[in-house]
Amino acid sequence: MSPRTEKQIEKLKQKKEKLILESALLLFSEKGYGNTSMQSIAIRSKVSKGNLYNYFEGKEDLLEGVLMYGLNQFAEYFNEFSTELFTEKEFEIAIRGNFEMIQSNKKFWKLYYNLFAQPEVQDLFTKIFTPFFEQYIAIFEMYYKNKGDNDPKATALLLGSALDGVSLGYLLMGDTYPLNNVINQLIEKFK
Amino acid sequence: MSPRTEKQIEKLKQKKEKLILESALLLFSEKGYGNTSMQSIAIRSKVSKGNLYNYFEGKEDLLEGVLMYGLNQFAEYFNEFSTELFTEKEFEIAIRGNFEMIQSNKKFWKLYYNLFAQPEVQDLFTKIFTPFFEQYIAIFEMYYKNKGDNDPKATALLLGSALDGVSLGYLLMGDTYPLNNVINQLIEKFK
Amino acid sequence: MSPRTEKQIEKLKQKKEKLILESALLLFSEKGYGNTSMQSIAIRSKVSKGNLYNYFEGKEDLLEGVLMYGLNQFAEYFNEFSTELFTEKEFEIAIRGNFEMIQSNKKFWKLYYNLFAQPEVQDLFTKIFTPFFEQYIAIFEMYYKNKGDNDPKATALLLGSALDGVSLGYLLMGDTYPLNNVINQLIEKFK
Amino acid sequence: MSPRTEKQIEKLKQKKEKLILESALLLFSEKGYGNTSMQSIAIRSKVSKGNLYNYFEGKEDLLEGVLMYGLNQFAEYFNEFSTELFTEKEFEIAIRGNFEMIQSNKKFWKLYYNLFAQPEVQDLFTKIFTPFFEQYIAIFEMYYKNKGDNDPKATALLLGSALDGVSLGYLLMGDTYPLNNVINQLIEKFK
DNA sequence: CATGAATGAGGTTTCATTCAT
DNA sequence: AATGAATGAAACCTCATTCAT
Repeated sequence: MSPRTEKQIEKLKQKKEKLILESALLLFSEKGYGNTSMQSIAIRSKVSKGNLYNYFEGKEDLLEGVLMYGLNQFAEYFNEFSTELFTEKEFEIAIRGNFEMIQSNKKFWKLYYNLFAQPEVQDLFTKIFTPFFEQYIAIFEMYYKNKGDNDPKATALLLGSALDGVSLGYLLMGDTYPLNNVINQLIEKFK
Repeated sequence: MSPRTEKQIEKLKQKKEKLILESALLLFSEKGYGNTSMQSIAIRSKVSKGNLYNYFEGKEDLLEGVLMYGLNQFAEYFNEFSTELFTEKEFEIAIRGNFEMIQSNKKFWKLYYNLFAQPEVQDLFTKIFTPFFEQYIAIFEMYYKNKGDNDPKATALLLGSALDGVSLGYLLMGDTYPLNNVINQLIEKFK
Repeated sequence: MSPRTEKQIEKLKQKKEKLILESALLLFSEKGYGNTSMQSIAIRSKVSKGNLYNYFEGKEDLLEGVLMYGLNQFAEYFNEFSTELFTEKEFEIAIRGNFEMIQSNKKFWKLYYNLFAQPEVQDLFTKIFTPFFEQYIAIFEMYYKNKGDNDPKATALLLGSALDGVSLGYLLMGDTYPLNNVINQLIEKFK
Repeated sequence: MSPRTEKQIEKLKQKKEKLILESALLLFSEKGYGNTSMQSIAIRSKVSKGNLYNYFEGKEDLLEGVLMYGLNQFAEYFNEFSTELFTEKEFEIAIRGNFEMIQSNKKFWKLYYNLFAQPEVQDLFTKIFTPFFEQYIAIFEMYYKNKGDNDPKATALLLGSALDGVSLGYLLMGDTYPLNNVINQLIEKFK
């Protein structure tokens, strides 16, 4: 019961929690949320089924955990990004950064696009990702406004949608998709 | 046994099959494929659970039926589209046509994007939609080649992905999404 | 409605009934009674599912039909057999005849042994086959009595059981089972 | 967590597994494999339907469990039997032992003969029982060889088949079947 | 006699979640 | 915190049988 022990327990808990989250991410992403059983997550995390519920209240809560955990990994990127963009160079860096982020954790983003249009978890999804999406759009809108675009909001939305589309295509088609070439064209057209 | 009676029966059967397909489309699109039970489709079609299986061999076969049924509705559009594009005007018409098609049957396209990244039914999905997708890309690629684009294939893929992204955004966000404005900007940038 | 037409109808009916019976025998024998659906019998007989019920009242009635139909094919044999046996030569002929009968319609006898120990249809089975079995035993009992056997009834039962066992083994193992050799030994021991 | 508790749990689990196996044996044997529902097994074992699947992977796996469980009860007999037979006295003991074994667990052997000719589960059946059957035959073959029989293999197969036939008759007819008398005659003829 | 759509009970199996230990 | 047995609802699907045509 000494503070030290408590810390250790906390650490262990975090370690186990992390393990669960990573197992869940892997399975959700590979087999889909609906087709992943709590059982299989338990097995992969080497945690008992019952104990899973000491860490997460239920399957949906676990999904939320997975999404938050995934997002945290990109916190740094998002922080940097949250500054304004003024030059085309900065724009290009932001776009390329976006795809590096996706490439660096395909599993997470595959899950993201897997959930994108899932009515089952739409509320949760919206709750978590809407802020990010709106932040993105706002920054791009400002960028196009500064450039004198005739409809900055629509252009920003178009860009955001194009980024989604390209990411989705890349994640689904894998290396058949000539990602770098497509990015180059995208930057050319949208900068 | 008269031809008339047979025809009537055939019609009735088609009518019921159509009813089932439409119920299934609605439910799949609203609740997702995995979260729609055969039971609920039966109830909505006013058909007994067992009788469903006289029309479709199983749930996945029913999904295939729904997708084919949906696609057939756009046969005309696809046929027109399959000609080559030469002028910017033709390009614009094609793009606007694409979105009219989507707006004319949102349920179907919502289901489309719902299945897009579903591992569960990926094989079926790929089987059905890959031909269309490739045809699209090929036509756009030719268009950009004619225009002297430096990487026509990448540009065509970018366009295809952008169309996906915009459609997805529109279908998910509903009327919050300023579709027409976005389309205008898209045509401006990609024509 | 002329007698001629009626006869033709009767013939057609018999033809179709025969067809159904033979399809049913084949399927029951190959897949088992419980695992054969009325549907599959209908398809194989090229008769509609509904029409099946114009010929037989239900599945069990159809089974009864199959069994009676099969037995009728052996009527001649049974009639001959129903005379008494006096000499060892007659005994041998009877035994060999028994196995020729089995070899001449393996499907039927496979079904027979398939149903032998099926609680599901035991009543029907008993109803149909008990008379034959008892007749068999009675004749053999008389045979052994004439020979001065110390317990003719038990010997007759032993013989009957041995015949069952050999038939069963042969039908299950197929040509791996050296039927003729086994019959020779059986005749040697039991004559 | 003490060893004692674990053992108790293990014991309880075994007890429940045993309970399920025995319920299943009873029902399979009384109503046939195909006509016994998992539901009914669950009810009889006082276990929930779902929990059944914590003990056995499915219905066929449960059947396999039942067969193995039944066979294990005769392990001792089989072990003794696996020695060679030299004298007629040993032969007689073996035969009588065989029937004692059958009488001591009629349910199991009824199931055995129930499955004997069931196409549905033939593979499983063959997998489990073929070794025993072949061992039997081999030992009898050696016995007859030693006795100078003119076709020891056929005689051994005949004996094996006769044993099957007698067992089957006894199990189906119950006490109407004068088992002991028949056995006496069998020993007389085959020793 | 003939058709096959229709029914609805019942079958096996899966699964998120709970709870006694 | 940890276990995994236990639950029970719900899923997909099959099938003998009926019945309007």
